[in-house]
Amino acid sequence: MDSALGTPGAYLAVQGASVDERICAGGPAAVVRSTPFGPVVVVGSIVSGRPKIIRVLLSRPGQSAEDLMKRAFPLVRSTGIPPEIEALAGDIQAFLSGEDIRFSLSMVSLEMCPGFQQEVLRAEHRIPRGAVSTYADIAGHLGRPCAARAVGNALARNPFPVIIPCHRAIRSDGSLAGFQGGVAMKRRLLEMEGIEFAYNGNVALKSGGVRYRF
DNA sequence: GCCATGGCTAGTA
DNA sequence: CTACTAGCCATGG
Repeated sequence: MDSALGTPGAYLAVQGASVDERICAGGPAAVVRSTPFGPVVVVGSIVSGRPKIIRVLLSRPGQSAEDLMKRAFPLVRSTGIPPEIEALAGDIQAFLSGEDIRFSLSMVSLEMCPGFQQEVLRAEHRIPRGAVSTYADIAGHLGRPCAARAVGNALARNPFPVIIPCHRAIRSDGSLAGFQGGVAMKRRLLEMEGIEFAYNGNVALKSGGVRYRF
């Protein structure tokens, strides 16, 4: 184990370094893109020798993605962005502009997540555009029928919003719950995908095949 | 291990 | 329809 200063491993010793930052000890790099929903930040790093996405940050009414980035990755750089990261940032930008883009998990560093959360995120990833699922349905699909709340928790901590479409998870009664970019953004995203809303503001789960069956 | 914290829910009033 | 409750459960400190 190399412990000399200046090596990637040295990051591990940085006092006060966040968990995210230690995980990206290879040296995180971030790219900012403007979108109809405000600036979005994609943070990448070299993981096991390959460029990977370690975080996607969304802006929300009270707080910009850049602020979040500076708080979570104080040592992040904005130079030497791997082309793969740039490309994915472009895809996210396009998706938020309304394009029908399907994201691959190949660039995502899922290993950094705890086991259960990985399962939740993989399940979530399967939900196609224009469909939604329920926290309870996802829990059931994973063989934990009573873990709906834990599913919500796992999605609340989703490090890769948009790439893993956690906006497609809603409550059993059709209401929207939360979203890293704010509930208003969640609703707009679902509307872009053609989801219909009832007058009470809930997704009309009864109608059509909007409810995804695993 | 204990405790608090949530993007939850089905049940009850 | 709304309001509140008592269970539920993976994470992180």
